[in-house]
Amino acid sequence: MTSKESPERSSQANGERGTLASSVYEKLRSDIMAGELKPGERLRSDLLRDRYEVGNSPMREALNRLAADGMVSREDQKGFRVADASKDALAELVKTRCWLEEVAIRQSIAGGGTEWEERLVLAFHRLSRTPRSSSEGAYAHNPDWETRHRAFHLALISGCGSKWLIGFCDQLNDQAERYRQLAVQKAYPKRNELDEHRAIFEAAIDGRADDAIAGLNAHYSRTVDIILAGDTDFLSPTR
Amino acid sequence: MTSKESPERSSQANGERGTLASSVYEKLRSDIMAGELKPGERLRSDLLRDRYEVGNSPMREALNRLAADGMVSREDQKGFRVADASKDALAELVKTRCWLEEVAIRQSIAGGGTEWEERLVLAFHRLSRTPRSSSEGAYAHNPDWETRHRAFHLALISGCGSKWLIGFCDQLNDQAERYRQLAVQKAYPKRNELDEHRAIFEAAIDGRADDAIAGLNAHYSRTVDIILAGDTDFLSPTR
DNA sequence: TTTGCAATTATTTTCGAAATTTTATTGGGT
DNA sequence: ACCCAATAAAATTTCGAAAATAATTGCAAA
Repeated sequence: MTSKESPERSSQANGERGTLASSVYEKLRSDIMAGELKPGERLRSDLLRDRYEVGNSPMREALNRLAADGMVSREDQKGFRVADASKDALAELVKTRCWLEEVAIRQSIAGGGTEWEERLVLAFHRLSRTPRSSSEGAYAHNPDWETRHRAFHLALISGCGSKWLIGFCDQLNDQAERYRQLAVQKAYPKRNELDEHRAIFEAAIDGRADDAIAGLNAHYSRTVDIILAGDTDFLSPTR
Repeated sequence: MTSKESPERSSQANGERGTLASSVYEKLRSDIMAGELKPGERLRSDLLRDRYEVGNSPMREALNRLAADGMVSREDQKGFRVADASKDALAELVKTRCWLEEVAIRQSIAGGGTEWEERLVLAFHRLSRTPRSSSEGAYAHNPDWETRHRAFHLALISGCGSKWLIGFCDQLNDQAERYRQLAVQKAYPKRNELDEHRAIFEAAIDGRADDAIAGLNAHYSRTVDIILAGDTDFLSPTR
């Protein structure tokens, strides 16, 4: 916890004014995902105020929201901590994600229609045009790829007809992404993600639900395997 | 919005000290579920401060948490409103609930073991010993029944092995319960809920997953039918 | 009558100090 | 060495006023 962040209010997607609370929510979320705030780390009010230059009220609002997302754990009178990360928790997260996205993809394929198809085609196209790493020699975080990757996975399930299910899958996606970001700082193994994404995309767009789900499950399992094959000292010991 | 609520800090389940924010979170949640705070109603800070006798900071913390639960909608710079309730939203909620609880029950039956069975047996037993209404002549809200009803439904899915899935189902359960409470103030039709619960319980405890799921889906559909068959002026017009 | 703008009022959000609670330290007893 | 109580220090939570923003009202121009 060394860097300083400037206090600016985020603007909403539709251009309306945001709040400091929303702005610091995004910054905290980003720092947790990137591992700048470590799993299990205490989030002391004085240190956060210094780092993010925001007072207690907006800070606590943001932390309460992050707690609801599962990014932070909250305990009355004891404050907030960055959510822990462990092998068991990763396994549980990914199996849940596979279960729920199976439901969501089946519903999307069955009832999503041309709007869903077009969202998916565009999302895949954009992802396929974006390099995984912003440098070719070594891994360098590419925020564009991360944004489009997330959008692709959301597009896959976006035709399911339930804002609840989409929201839950989105939350699980964020949690999985955190593990991926924590791990990728340790190693960036060779992987042809574009082919994996293409196979899922084509199965989905062709209406082959079983193939899409099998591809997606394999995709997620492979991610777990890669995370666990590397240096896992960012994960807490399994209880 | 006429009643006054006393500001006391809730205590945690393990006896540790709570906070005003957690206490007012529970009160707000309860009032929203019961329809004392109406769907779509603006939650003005000055009126809430008067009603709940809590200052802005704990109040906003509670509202942010309720927004994450879907009980309240939050808009930057415009504050908070009680979440809307509509026929379409009810249908979407219940279909999502059926999807997710199907997954959770299958997993519970497949891998829940004796601990799950014993939780379920106890939960069903307690529910079956609790009258739906605290008065026999007319419907009178029985908080004990509500608590045990919720516990029974949670016990059904508690062996699925995913805290995420349990949490999502819990959230959907709360949302459905809100609709039920909003509707039951209008009418309390004759219904043998105990038989419905027993059929689900016996199928689950016997390991008949398909029967348990069919029973549960029918149970939820019947609830929707009852809600929609009554006076639905508490629901906002469908857009 | 309608529209646009400025001023006023109402509401939301934030600030930073005070109050409350937790944690760490110290000293004494067994 | 371990345990307990008291105290001090650190951290969390809350308060209520000030700052910032949205909504409403009133007036003038087209």
